[in-house]
Amino acid sequence: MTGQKNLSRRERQIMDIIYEAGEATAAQVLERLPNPPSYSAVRALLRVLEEKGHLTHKQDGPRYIFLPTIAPEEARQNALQHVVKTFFDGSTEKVVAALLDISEDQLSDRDYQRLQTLIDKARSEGR
Amino acid sequence: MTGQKNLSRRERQIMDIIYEAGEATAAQVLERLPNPPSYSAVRALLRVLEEKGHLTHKQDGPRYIFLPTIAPEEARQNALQHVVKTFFDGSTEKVVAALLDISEDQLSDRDYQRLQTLIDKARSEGR
DNA sequence: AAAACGATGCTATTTTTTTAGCATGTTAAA
DNA sequence: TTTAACATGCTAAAAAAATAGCATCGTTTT
Repeated sequence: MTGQKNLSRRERQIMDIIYEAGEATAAQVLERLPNPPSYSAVRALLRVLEEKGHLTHKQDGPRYIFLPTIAPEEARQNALQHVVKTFFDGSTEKVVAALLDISEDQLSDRDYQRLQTLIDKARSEGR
Repeated sequence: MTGQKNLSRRERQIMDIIYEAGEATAAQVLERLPNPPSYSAVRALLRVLEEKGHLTHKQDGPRYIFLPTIAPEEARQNALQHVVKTFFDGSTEKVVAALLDISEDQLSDRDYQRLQTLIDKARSEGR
C-alpha cells in the first residue's frame, strides 16, 4: 500500500516524466517540467520521491539517474486499470472503441492486422 | 488550457470519484474518499473545483449535485491519451495488448466477437 | 407554527507542498 | 595542480492545500 495516487501535484508530474522517459537525471526532469521551478526544487522533490519509495537511483559518473522502483509493466497495468475503472466503467470494449477513435487516420491496414493478431493470440491462449 | 492535470491530491481524488459516478453530492463524495476528512473539508474542495471551472452543480431540492463541466467523452479521451503517451510510448497496439492481459479469463467468445466487430467497423469507416 | 434537520457560505488555522539558498564534494579541463 | 563546472546534501522560508468550525438559510416534520 505504498499508494501511487497519494502523490502531490509536482510529484505526479515528475513521476510521469520519468515513466515516459524510463529514467532521467534531475536536469532532464527540470527541462521537461511545466512552469519549471529551480534546479534545487527539482532535486528536493526527487529526494522526497526516493524517500517515499517511488524512485530509486543509480550513479552515472558524477550524477544520479533516477528510475521508478516498480517495473514498467506493473506501472502500465496500474495506470491503465485506473483509467478503465474511472472513465470507462470497467469496460475493455469501451476502451478499445475510444482507442480506435484516438488513432483516427493513423492506422494502416498493417496496424489492423496486428491488432487482429493480438486478439487471435489472446483468444487462442485461453484468455 | 484549463489544465486538468494541475489538480492537487484531494482535488484529483474528488474529480475521479465524480467522473466514475457521473455526478455526486458532497455526502456521496465524502463516503467514497479514502482517509475521508470532514464534511466541511469536502465542501470546501468542491467549491474550489467549481471556481476553477472543473465542476458545476445543479440544485436538487435542498442540496447540490456536482458534475464535471466537460463532456464524459472528452474526459475519457484526455485521460486515455495521457496514459497512452506516458506509459505506452504512444502505441495503441501496446495498450490493446495490456488490456487483453488485464481481462484475463474474463473475456468470453462473445466479447472477442465484439472486439472484432469494433475493429472491422473502424477499418471500414476509413479509420 | 415551531422545532429539528440538513444543507450551504465563509473564515481561520493547521499541515503539506513547493521553493530557493548555501555548503560541500567530485570530475574534468586549463 | 589549480581552477572551473557541475553535482549533491541539507536547511529554512514562502506558498498552497487541506481541514475544521461557526453562522445562516431553507425543508420538512411534528
